[in-house]
Amino acid sequence: MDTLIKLLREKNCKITPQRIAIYHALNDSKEHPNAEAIYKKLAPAYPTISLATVYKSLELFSELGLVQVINIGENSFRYDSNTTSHPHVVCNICQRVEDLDNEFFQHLSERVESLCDYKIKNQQLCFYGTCANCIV
Amino acid sequence: MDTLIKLLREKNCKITPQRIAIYHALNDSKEHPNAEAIYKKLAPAYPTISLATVYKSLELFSELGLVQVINIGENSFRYDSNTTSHPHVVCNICQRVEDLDNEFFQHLSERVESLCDYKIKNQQLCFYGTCANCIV
DNA sequence: GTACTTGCAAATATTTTGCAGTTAC
DNA sequence: GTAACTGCAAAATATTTGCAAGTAC
Repeated sequence: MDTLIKLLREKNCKITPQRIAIYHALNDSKEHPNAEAIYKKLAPAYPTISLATVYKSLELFSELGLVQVINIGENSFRYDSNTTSHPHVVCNICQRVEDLDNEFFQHLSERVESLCDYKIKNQQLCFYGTCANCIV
Repeated sequence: MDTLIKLLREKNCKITPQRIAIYHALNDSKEHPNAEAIYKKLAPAYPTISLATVYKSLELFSELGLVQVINIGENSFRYDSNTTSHPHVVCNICQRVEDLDNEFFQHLSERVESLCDYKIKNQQLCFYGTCANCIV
């Protein structure tokens, strides 16, 4: 919450109602929304907000390490205010995206490094299937 | 190679020079090219080929299970004629994408299923870091 | 011969950019 | 007061679609 305010202040970025609204919209959501979805969610309360501002704010948040960008193979990017490295599970039917928290997956990069000559910095793990609601 | 011909014939799809060229361009490459890159690679030898044809062919190949679509967090899709489930390693500096083949990663989906209520069908594992050439 | 395919051009979708006006501080 | 930010419109980028002409079989 106030991580945002603190970090914006530290980095000499202006604290604007738009940035606060965009960050809160993302942080309050478990849906891993894309820019368009955040924009539509805010439109009723912020009728003059623009999609460009949403994009610009999300890019800033991403640079500040406040959000992570995820791509589940759609043609748009989704955002997650949980910036820890964690796998995502995607339902092929309802497109729901859920977080998976497990320390087990944190150590995969070590195994990757033992298999190739890369120095691994981060990872994106995405599992696709059918969620409990969509299994008939 | 002739998997393509055989499969197109089986599915009553026409065997055209464009489809053959596009599949071979992908299959001969280790670069995990996107549609644009394949198009540019073919342009000298096939001056009248169109980008739309490249997209349509790649979509067909993907439906036929001849190629897999991968997304490494760019704003375009890349293609891989290796259709087995395998992790990719991406160099953050030179954007090189390499395959990693190791049975260990095949069994992650079982662990995911034990952690959530999804029936997992496939997975996309992407590790980001610095390749041997780019480590100075 | 005919159904499928190609290639063009136009449409659509997503994201970025330029810039004039506005706002945080 | 000023540098940063917003919101609009236009541009850039990636992908899809409609359709007339061409091609595989």
